[in-house]
Amino acid sequence: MNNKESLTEVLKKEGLRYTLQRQSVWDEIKRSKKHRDAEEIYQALRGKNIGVSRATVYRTIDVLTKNKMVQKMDVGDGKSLYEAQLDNDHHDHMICVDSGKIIEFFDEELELLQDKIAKKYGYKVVRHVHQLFVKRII
Amino acid sequence: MNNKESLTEVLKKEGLRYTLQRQSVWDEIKRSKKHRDAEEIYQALRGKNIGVSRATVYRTIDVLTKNKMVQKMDVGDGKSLYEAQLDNDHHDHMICVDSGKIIEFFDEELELLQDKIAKKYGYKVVRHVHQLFVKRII
DNA sequence: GTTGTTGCAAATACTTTGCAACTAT
DNA sequence: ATAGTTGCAAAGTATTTGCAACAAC
Repeated sequence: MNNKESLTEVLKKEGLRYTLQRQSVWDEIKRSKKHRDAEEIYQALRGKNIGVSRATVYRTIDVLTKNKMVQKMDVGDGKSLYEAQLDNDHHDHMICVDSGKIIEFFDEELELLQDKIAKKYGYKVVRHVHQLFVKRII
Repeated sequence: MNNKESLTEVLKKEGLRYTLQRQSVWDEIKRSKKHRDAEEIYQALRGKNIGVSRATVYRTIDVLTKNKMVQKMDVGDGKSLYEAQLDNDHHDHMICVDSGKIIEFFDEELELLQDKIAKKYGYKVVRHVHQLFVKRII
């Protein structure tokens, strides 16, 4: 899937116009593989040729998350972190409590087990949040 | 473990004084088995004989969470939810996206699997956040 | 030209904090 | 008496929103 296309498609679907600001927010989120908060994304865009406001950053992230192009995550401090949700790239996060390092992981068995647990209660999983706060083994 | 004792012990350990406000916040959190936010806890205490301020509610919750008497959880809207952390009562949460109902669950296999995954990366799990957002199976 | 979008600053929502009055020891 | 605690209201932090100027169609 071409990302430029997916953005325009999503905007069309939502009845929204294609703008340079929206493209640049999406580009910026894709550009960095790190999990960043809205302010970092905003600051990264400042000083580049295309200016955006915080309001537009938040508003664009909103559309992108609604359409599963961006994943929002919460590490427990006030703010949310965002990362581009590329195709076939579901993963959970391990956060080192000492270094703050975020490690992505995926485990098929874990995914299946969650479905099994939900089913036992009469539910199906639509999404999940799974974060392991970890320490290095010496 | 007696809860009155554990509160006084914790306060002593922290070099803090025992007060009616602190006791009443802890009592109120224990009283309800539901997951509530700071405002709900504050409002529940208002209108009772012992008055407390929001500031004291937040400050007390802070001590209680630091000492694992209360567990803080985040469902993704702005606010945090709190629940008493009673002995041997670890569990994760399933949140129904339709009704908002919160179901607690515990699965030994899941716990072990998490440890195994972390170990594979050279880490050990110190705590985890695991929430399944679910829908009823019709 | 019309209607959606942007940026700004003000508003909001939750939580934290400074400080003077108060209370436990 | 002393040092910690409370309540209040102000400040802080992240995010949302109203609105006039502006840009896409």
